[in-house]
Amino acid sequence: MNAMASAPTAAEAASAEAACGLLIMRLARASGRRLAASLESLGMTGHEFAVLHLLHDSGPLSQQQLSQGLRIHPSNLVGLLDALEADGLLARTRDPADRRRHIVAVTPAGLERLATAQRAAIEAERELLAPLSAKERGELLSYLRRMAASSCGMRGCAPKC
Amino acid sequence: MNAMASAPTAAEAASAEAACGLLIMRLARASGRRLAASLESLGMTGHEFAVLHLLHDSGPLSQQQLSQGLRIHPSNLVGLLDALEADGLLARTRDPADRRRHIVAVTPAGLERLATAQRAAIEAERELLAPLSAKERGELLSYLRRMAASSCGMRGCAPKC
DNA sequence: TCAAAACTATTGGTGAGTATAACGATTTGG
DNA sequence: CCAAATCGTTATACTCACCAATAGTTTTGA
Repeated sequence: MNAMASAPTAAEAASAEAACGLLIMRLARASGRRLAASLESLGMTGHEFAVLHLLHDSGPLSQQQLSQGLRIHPSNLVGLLDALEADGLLARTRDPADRRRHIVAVTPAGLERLATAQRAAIEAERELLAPLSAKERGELLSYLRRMAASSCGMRGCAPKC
Repeated sequence: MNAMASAPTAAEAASAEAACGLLIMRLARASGRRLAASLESLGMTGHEFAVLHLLHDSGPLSQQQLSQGLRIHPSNLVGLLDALEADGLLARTRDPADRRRHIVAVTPAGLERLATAQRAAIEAERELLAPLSAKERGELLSYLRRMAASSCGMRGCAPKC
C-alpha cells in the first residue's frame, strides 16, 4: 500500500500520539454546544458565564485582567460587559487610584444568576464526564489543570500564547 | 457577603466541578493555535489535516461520512475538499453503486503530506503534553477517547450533538 | 512645569469559521 | 411514471477573533 520506507512507522506513531490534540478540540466543541444549550434557557452565553465565573473566583478585576484571564480580546470584552451590565449582573466603576481603569464587580443579582448558571453547567458537564469514574475525573481534572497552567497559564507564557 | 442560604454551597461545588468543561475549551484553543502554527509552514489548515487523518485511518469515505466523522458541516466540507483535491492530495470519484455519492480517497501524494503533517502535529503536541508523564499521557488519552466516544462518538448520539 | 510617551477602554472594520436555505442530480418506493 | 428522499453544491447570513485607530488619563523626562 505504501512505497515509502519511513512514512508508515511515522504514520502509525502519529495515529496514536497526535490524536490527543484533535480529541481535545472535538470534545471542546461538543462541550461548548452542551454548555451553550444549557445556558440558552437562562439567556446567557458561554462567555458571559465565564466572565461571572472568573469574577466570582478572583474578586473585582480590571477589564485588562479579565481579558488576559479569559483569553478574550479586549475589543470583544466591551460588548460582553455591556450586556451583563445592562442586565444588572455586574457593575463598572472607575478606579479612583487610576481613573483609566474600570473595576468590574459582580452584583448580588449577578451572584444569583451565576449560581443558577453553575447548576446548569454542572448538569451539562455530567453527560460529558459520564463514562469516567470519580477517581478518573479527579485525575483528568489534575492533568488538564497542569496542562493549562503550563501551556496557557497566567504566568511564564513567552509569546502571546 | 452573601444573604442567600443555598447559593454558596452550590457555587463552591461548581467552582470545583464545572471547571472541567471550561478547561477543555481553553486547552482546545491553545492546542488549536499551536497546531495551526505548526501546519502553517506546510500550507495546511487544521481541518485539512483532520480530513487526511480520518481518511487514512478509515479508508475511502463519502462526504457525508466525512462530515459526521469530523463534525464539519457538509457545506463547509466542499471548499475544504476542493482545496485538497486541487493540490492533488485526495481524489473524488463518483460511487458507481450510487452516483449521488462522491468517494473521497487519499492519493499517494496525500499520504506523503499527511506523514509530514503528523510529524508537525506531534511536535506541536509535545509542548501541550509536556507537564505529563508517559503513564499520565496514556491515561489522559484513554479518558478523552472514552468521553469522545460517549459524547460525540460515531454511534448512538441521539440529537445532532 | 509642560510636552511627549505609555496605558486603558472603546469603536469600527476585516477575515475566518460555522450554520441555514435553496438548488440540481440521483435514487427509492408506491 | 411520479412523488419523496438523499447527496453534494451554492449562496448567504451570522458570530467571533483580530487589527488599527481614537479619546481620556496617567506617567515620564527634559
